[in-house]
Amino acid sequence: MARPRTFDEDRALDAAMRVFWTSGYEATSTQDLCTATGLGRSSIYNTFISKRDLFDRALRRYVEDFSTAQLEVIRDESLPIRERVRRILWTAVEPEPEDPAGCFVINTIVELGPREPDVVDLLDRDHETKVAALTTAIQAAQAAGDLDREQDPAGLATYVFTLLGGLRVAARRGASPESQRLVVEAALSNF
Amino acid sequence: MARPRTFDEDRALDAAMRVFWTSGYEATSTQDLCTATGLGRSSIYNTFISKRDLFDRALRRYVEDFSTAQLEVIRDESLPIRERVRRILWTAVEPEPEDPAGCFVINTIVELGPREPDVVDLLDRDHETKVAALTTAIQAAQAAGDLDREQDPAGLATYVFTLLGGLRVAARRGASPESQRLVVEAALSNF
DNA sequence: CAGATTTTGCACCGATTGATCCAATATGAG
DNA sequence: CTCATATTGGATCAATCGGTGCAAAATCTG
Repeated sequence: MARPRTFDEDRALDAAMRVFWTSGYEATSTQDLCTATGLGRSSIYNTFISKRDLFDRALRRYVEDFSTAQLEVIRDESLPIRERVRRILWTAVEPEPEDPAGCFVINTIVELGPREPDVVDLLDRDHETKVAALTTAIQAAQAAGDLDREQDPAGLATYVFTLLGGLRVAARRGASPESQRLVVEAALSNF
Repeated sequence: MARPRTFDEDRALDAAMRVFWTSGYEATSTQDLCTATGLGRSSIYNTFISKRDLFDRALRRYVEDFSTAQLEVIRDESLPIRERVRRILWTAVEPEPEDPAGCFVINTIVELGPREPDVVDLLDRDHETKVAALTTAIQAAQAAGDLDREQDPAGLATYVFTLLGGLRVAARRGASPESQRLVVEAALSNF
């Protein structure tokens, strides 16, 4: 029927995601996106509507991938709650070597938070989902006697993700894995 | 001897700092800086060498102001260690209402971390100074029997500042003071 | 006042920005 | 093979970027 594409849309989206993840929205030029994806301008604008739209798709993809993995850990009832929390935090201690430093979500909150309410809404909903899931898991652990009942479950859950954000900022600054490990160690006193 | 300035350099620097703090380096245009400071382009480039130089001065000013205040709290031996840590963290729960959301240092680490080693060096040195001071305070508290001796002092100190970073990211996302308070509450279990 | 000196406002610079247009190309349907 | 259709590369767009040049304005010294 017509000329077929010579590239894989998913791979292009992945490459674009990594550029945004590394450099942020503003500092990434359309030329950078062309170079990273190996596509020409026409192909990019033909496939994705605009730089902004490509960014949104890349961010959504990142959020879905990471949140799915995190929710799996949070809801894994075969693990004690302390171990689940440890695994959540550990991703910041030993990140995938081929991944850019830090966290795309944290970077985006910091860069676009004050002036892009739509983006913040998306990230907020995702954040709420994970906090709710961890809150539920904590409550179950408390009911089972695996965890101190004095602590507020929602507060404790938010605390975990807040610290995770801090760990990811630290990773962006180049904090050593050993330093990160000590922080996780200290944080786990609550569990 | 010559025509005098019609503006206050310090006030201009402060106004520029708040724009960078709010929008970041890349998203701030020289026009934004003119508008915020009330100066013309010539005055800005005559007083500060470049956009980048103005940013560096603004960042250094911010770091000095905030670190001075934090070190004062950390070294205040009239307060129990738990109270000192609480005050450090509390700045993220109840920030000055007229200040932009979040923390200029965190924003800068996230935005420029991977590609501006000089900036990271500056922020790293400042970070190390504060961690060292808090480590010393924690060791003293342990020696005095005010704090559990099992915890690693440096790890605990880094933990506090890591969590503070997370709180400031959350503030940029618009986290409620109540939610932030619960996080601080949970974090203080270690003290 | 006169002259030296600095600041100020404004026009302007080349480079780069995100985005568009169009002709050449490549394919599947008939 | 031919036509319809979609993709591709490259030229090009107006707008904006950070930064500069210059002449008018304003002040202090003498």
